[in-house]
Amino acid sequence: MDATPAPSNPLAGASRAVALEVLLRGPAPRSEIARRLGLSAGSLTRLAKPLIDSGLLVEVGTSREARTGRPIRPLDINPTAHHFVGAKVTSDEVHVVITTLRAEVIASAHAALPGRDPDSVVDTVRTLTGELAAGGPPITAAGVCLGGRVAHHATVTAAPFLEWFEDVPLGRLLTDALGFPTAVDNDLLALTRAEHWFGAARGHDRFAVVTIGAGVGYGLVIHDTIVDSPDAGFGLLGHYPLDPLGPLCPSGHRGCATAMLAHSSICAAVSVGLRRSVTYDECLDLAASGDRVAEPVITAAGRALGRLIAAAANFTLVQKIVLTGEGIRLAEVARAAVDEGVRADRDPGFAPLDLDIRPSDFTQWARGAAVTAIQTYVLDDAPVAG
Amino acid sequence: MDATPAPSNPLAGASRAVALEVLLRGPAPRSEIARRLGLSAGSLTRLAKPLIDSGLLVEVGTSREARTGRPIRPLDINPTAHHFVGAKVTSDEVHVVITTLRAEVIASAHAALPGRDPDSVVDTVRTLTGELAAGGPPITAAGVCLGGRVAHHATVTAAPFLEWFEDVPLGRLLTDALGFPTAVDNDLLALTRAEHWFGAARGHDRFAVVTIGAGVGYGLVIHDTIVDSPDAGFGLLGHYPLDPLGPLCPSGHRGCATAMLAHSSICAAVSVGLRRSVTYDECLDLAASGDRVAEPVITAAGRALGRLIAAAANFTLVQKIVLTGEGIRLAEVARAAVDEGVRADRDPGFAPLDLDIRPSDFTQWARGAAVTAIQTYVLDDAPVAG
DNA sequence: GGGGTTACTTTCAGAGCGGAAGGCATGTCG
DNA sequence: CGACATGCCTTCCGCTCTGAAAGTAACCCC
Repeated sequence: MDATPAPSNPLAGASRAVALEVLLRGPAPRSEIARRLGLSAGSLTRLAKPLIDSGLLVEVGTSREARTGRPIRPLDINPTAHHFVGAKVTSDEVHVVITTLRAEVIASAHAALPGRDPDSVVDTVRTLTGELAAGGPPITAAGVCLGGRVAHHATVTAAPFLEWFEDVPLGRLLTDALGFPTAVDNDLLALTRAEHWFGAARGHDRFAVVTIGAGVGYGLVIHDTIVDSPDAGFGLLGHYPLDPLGPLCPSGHRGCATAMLAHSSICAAVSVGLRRSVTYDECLDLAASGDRVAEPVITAAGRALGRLIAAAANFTLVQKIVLTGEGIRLAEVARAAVDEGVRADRDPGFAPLDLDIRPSDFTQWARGAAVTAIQTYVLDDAPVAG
Repeated sequence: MDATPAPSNPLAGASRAVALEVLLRGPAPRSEIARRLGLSAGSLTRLAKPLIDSGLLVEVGTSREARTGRPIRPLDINPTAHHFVGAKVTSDEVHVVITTLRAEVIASAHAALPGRDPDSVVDTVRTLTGELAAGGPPITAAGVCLGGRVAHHATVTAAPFLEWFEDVPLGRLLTDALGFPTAVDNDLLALTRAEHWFGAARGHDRFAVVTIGAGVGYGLVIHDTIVDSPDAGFGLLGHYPLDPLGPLCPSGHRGCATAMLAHSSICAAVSVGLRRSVTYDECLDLAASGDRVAEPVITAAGRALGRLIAAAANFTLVQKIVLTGEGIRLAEVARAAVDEGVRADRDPGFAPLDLDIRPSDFTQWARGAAVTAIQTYVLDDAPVAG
């Protein structure tokens, strides 16, 4: 009846469309929402009523744009109507965040993983979630992401970095352990979902995400829907050839994306030249200051990244690419080389590429997992479209 | 009232869905169609009635599959309910076909282009269409495709091979000249549409088309919808780098797709080696018989093609690629090299690639244009989805 | 030729929609 | 300061489309 966010969960049909429109495109007056969805004003009143009653939508302060007539009463999502847990599992740590319905992070924590077995993962996620959620608002659903293959948002079918080579029903295990529905997702798909709904690519129906860090990651959204497949988010571009004269990667590919861009590759190349061990950030600092060893390595990496981006844009016809990941500083330090690489492989007659460079940390990955949970909750079925 | 294919054109909503389902997925009993579309049997009876009355759908002979119960009466499209014109314009010729609603070619013709100005194109298309359509069934709509940029299926914004560098309202000109609605499309998009609805990729919701011939062409369907953009079908892959040690293309790119795969590049490479001018087919014949000059050229081309295919699959996550174009014999002669190129750039852990090699001639391109017309007619709005 | 089985059709009530008319909260002007 | 204009939203009503259920049709088998 009042503020209680009643479990009016089975959002369906037009009601869901209204909620999604407001969630994804921000507050808007009823008339505007009706226009966008192709509905009449009367229908919108009817549809919005129960959503407002349930606490999911709220009327926000009247806008003073029109100077005459009855003032508009924009509708907005009440982002605190629901809260979600997101978790990113790496080979040795778990990062957990609590977010609102708009994927705003309101709390985060992380802890070392005591082991790589499923029980260790489940226990660590449960402990961190318990600490963060204690005393706070109730949690509606959770999402967990990791670098591996995931089937049906439930079963991890391969996660080499955890040495999981057989099916692990992580979704079921976590749903049981946490007490609310938990979706599992590939980490790159989760991050791509977050950029799609609430991040740099908000409002775009076609874009790619490229991440650099320990490896090179890739996610794709076409026609407002993420492109999923058994191979999605699982190293499709890792050995993409970029420089025929480049160094070798551990698998023996010369000048592949991993050999040119992975943290370990860059550190190794600079360390060998300097005859001492250097960190990734040192490599970038040295390159920025014009070091004779680091600078060409970073420039070559930047150029390779640019060529990778150009190839992605050429093959997928996207005009926007979101560039992120822990190693993203490379794109800033070597921005000129990145642009040169793009120019080398992208015909100047084509539409210009919108390159969006975003900082990243593990919180972003955990937030991505929360967005998987949000999508699963809002769309009810498999999280797919936007 | 009876066989007259009444202009019940404004197919909308569920009616359109029924017609599309039958058109694209062949004859099926009402119950099966209802199940696929998520409709009740009652609704299907109601929806099918007017479609049958208008002559668009027909009941085909009962199938004797079930041995008990009332026999099923499958519904099928009446492919001759409508006829379409498709035309492909090259730099010196126009190819025209007449097709049924299922894009079956029932007549074709071609003629030289007397000039490259818009009037020459319009006149030639009109003359050929008049000859083919005379005395035959009435034409519902036409489609014209060419290698260039096309906006809104109406205006050619760039067609370098015709030396058109300013907007040409070809759609309007042809609609006026022919007397029925005419859609204009990029040739690669048109061919991709044909493969999507009525060709090798029928039933697939994600695939790429790669053509080899005078150049290298590319089309993409994701989520059952063709990927369109101002750059689509317009040489996005033409200068994609494939072999760092390859020959130069006319634009100065070493080992790019054009340099490795275009007819002129292959003929030039073999001709230079043999000290005499050879045709494309001669090159392939020589290579097949183990010629010392032609064989390595063709093998390198095949390998480059394989690498191009692998890259397309990696970036777009498609599992099916349709390979066609006038130069397709290359893929047959050098099939082993193509497969080797795919293996080189495609991780064996990924889903296997379904490579579909299809013969091609100019009739296929004209048929593609007819499919653009069919899609425009059936979908009413911009031809987009399937 | 009657019973069994399955495919399709008819009937009917309910859900959801758009359009029209009215209510409401403001700004504006006499 | 009150009537009016304006534009947003709500209420109401009839229409259309739908699924569920009951009814009919067409075949096979015995």
